[in-house]
Amino acid sequence: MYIQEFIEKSIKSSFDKIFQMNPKTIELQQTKKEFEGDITLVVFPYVKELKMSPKEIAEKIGDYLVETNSIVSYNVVSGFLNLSISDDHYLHFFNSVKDNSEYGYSNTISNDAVMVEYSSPNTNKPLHLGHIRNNLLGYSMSEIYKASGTKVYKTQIINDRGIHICKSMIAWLEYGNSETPTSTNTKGDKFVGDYYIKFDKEYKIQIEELVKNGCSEEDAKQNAPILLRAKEMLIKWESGDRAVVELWKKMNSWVYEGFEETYKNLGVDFDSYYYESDTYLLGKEFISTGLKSGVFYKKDDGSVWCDLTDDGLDEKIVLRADGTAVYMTQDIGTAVQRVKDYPDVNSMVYTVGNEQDYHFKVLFLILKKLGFSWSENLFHLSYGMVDLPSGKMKSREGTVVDADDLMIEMTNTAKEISQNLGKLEGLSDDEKNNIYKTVGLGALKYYILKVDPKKRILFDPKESVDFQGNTASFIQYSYARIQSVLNGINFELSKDKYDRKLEEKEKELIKQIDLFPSVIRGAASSHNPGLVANYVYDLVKSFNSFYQSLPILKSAFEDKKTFRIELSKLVGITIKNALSLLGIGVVDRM
RNA sequence: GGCUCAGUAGUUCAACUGGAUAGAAUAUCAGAUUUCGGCUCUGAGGGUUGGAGGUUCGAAUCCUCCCUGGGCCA
Repeated sequence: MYIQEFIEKSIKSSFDKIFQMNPKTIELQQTKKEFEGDITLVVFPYVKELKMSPKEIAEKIGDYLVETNSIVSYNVVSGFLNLSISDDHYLHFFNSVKDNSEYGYSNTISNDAVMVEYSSPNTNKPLHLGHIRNNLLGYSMSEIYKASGTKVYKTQIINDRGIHICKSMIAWLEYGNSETPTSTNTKGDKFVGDYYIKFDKEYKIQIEELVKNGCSEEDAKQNAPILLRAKEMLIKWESGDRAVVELWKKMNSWVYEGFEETYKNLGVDFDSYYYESDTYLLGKEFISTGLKSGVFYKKDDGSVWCDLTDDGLDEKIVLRADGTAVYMTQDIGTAVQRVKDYPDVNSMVYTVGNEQDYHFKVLFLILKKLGFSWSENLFHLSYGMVDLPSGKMKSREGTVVDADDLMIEMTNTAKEISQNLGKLEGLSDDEKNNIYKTVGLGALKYYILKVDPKKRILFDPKESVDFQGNTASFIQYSYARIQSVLNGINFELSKDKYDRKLEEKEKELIKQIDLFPSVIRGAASSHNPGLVANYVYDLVKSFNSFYQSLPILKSAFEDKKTFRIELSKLVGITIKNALSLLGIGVVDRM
C-alpha cells in the first residue's frame, strides 16, 4: 500500500476511535524541510467542530498513531502535526512496487468512459503551432485519464465543409487541375492549403480591380467573381452535385493523408473521427423538444432562441429564421450523437482554444437545460495562445508557425546539440535519428505541457532544448544516466538484503515516488498535464541529489547497496511512465 | 460598453486548488577549479504576488472596486 494512502487511512480510523467523527477533509502535505517529520496533517479545519485547541487535537491523533504503530514519532507546530514514518513502511511500500514496470498507472478501469475531443482542424490549412498545443493537451489528458483509471475515447470533429474548402477547390480547378500531391511531391494538406492561399491572392487582386473601376470596397468584397464562384460551389455541394462532391472528397482525402503524417510524427492518435459534413444537419430535432419544454422560444421572424439571462448570460440563437442550423445547433446534435455511438460515455472533454470559452459555457448550459444526464460532466479544456519571442521562425503567412516545420526544426536542433556533445558514437544512423527525434520532440512537448493550459505560452525553441533547467532534455538525460548505471548490474545478487536504516535522501526519494499516483489523479481532476510535468522534474532533482550523495556508486555492487540500485531502477520506471503520459519518449543514451 | 481569462524574482514557470518563512530554473554577481572570461562545482543577492480594501486561526489563491494586457459578444 502506498505510504500516503496508509497514513490517510490511519488518520481516518484515529478520528473514528478518538472523536467518533468522520472528518470532511484530510489535508496532508509534505513536511517542510525546516521541520522534523515526513508527512504533515493540518488540524486547523477540525478546531471548530471539536471545540479543542489545535495542539490538543494534534497530540491525541499523534499518540494514537504511535500506539498503533503507524508512525514512529510526531511533533506539533501550531496547527500542524508532523508525522515521522517508520523505515518499515518505506520498505514495505518500496517492495510492493519496485518491480512493477506499470508503476503509477491505475489497474482498474471504470465502467463509464470519457470522450476527449482534440485537434479538430479545418481542411483548408495545414496544422500550426496552436494545433500542436491543442493536440498535446488532448492527447496527454487522455493518457492521464487512462492512467487514473478512466476509460477514454479520443476523437475529433473535422471541419470539412463550408466556404473555405470551396475556395481551395475553385483555385485548384483554375490553376492546377492536373496536379496532385504526388505529382508535385507535396504533403497533401500543404498542397490544398497552397491553393487556398492562391485563392486569397486572386481574390484580393479582383477586389482591387473592382475598386479601381469605381466599385465600393464593400461591394467589391461581396461580388468578386472568384468569390461568387466559390459560393456557387458551396450551394452545389449542399445540393449534392456529383462532380463537386467527388472533387471535395478527393481534395479532403489529400488533406487527411497529410494530417495523418503530422499526427504520426507528433505521436498522437484517435479512436474515432467526426466530420461536420455528417453532423452539420444534426441537432434540429432537439429544437422542437426544447420548444415544447420551454427551454427555447420562437421569435416573430421564426428564429429560435434560448434565454440564458437568468444564468447571467445572453440570449442565444439556436436556429435561424430560415430554419438553418447554427454552430450551437450542430454541437448539440454532435454531443448527443456521440453518446448514442458510445453508450458508455458519460463525460466529455472539449480541447478548444479560449476564444471559445463563451460558446462552450452556453453549449453546456443548454445541454443541461435539455436534461441530458451526462451534461453535468462536460468540460471545456480551454487553453491560451502560443506566442513566439521574436516571430522570427519560419512562417508561411504572418505569424503562423507550421507544425511540420517546427517539428523538423526541433529535431535538427537536438541533432546539433547532440553532435557537439558527441556521446552517440557507435550507433547506427537509424538509432541516432530516433534519438534526435525523441529529444527534439520531447523538448517541444514538455515545454508546452508544463505550463498551465489557461495561460499564454511564450515558446522559445532554443530554451526548450536546453540541457539545463526544467526541460525534457534534462529529464531524458537523467534517465539515460540511470540506464547506464543499471546496465551490467545483476539484480539477482541479493534481492532481499536491504539496509534497514534508510538515509534522508532515500526517504525523500521514496516519498517522492509514492506521490506519483496521486499526482496523476490530481492532473486528471484539474485537467492539467503540467502537474505531471513539474512532478517529474522534482523527482529528477531529488534523484540527482540522492545520486550525488552516494560516495561512489561502483561500490553499489556490494550486497548492502542493492536497495539503492533498485531504487534507481524504480526512479527510472517512474520517469519513463510519467513522461509517457505526456507523450514523451526516453532514450538509453544521449 | 457588457462578459470572461490572465497579471508572481530581470526572464521563463511553480506553489499539491485556503496552509508553515511564496519555490525552481535561467540570467546577474562573488568564490573554487583550469588550456581560456567558454565547462564544472559552491555560495549570494534578487518579491509590498499589478494596486486598494474585505472575509478568518491563515490569502498569490475566495469577495468587492480600480489598473494593465488578451479574448469573446454586440
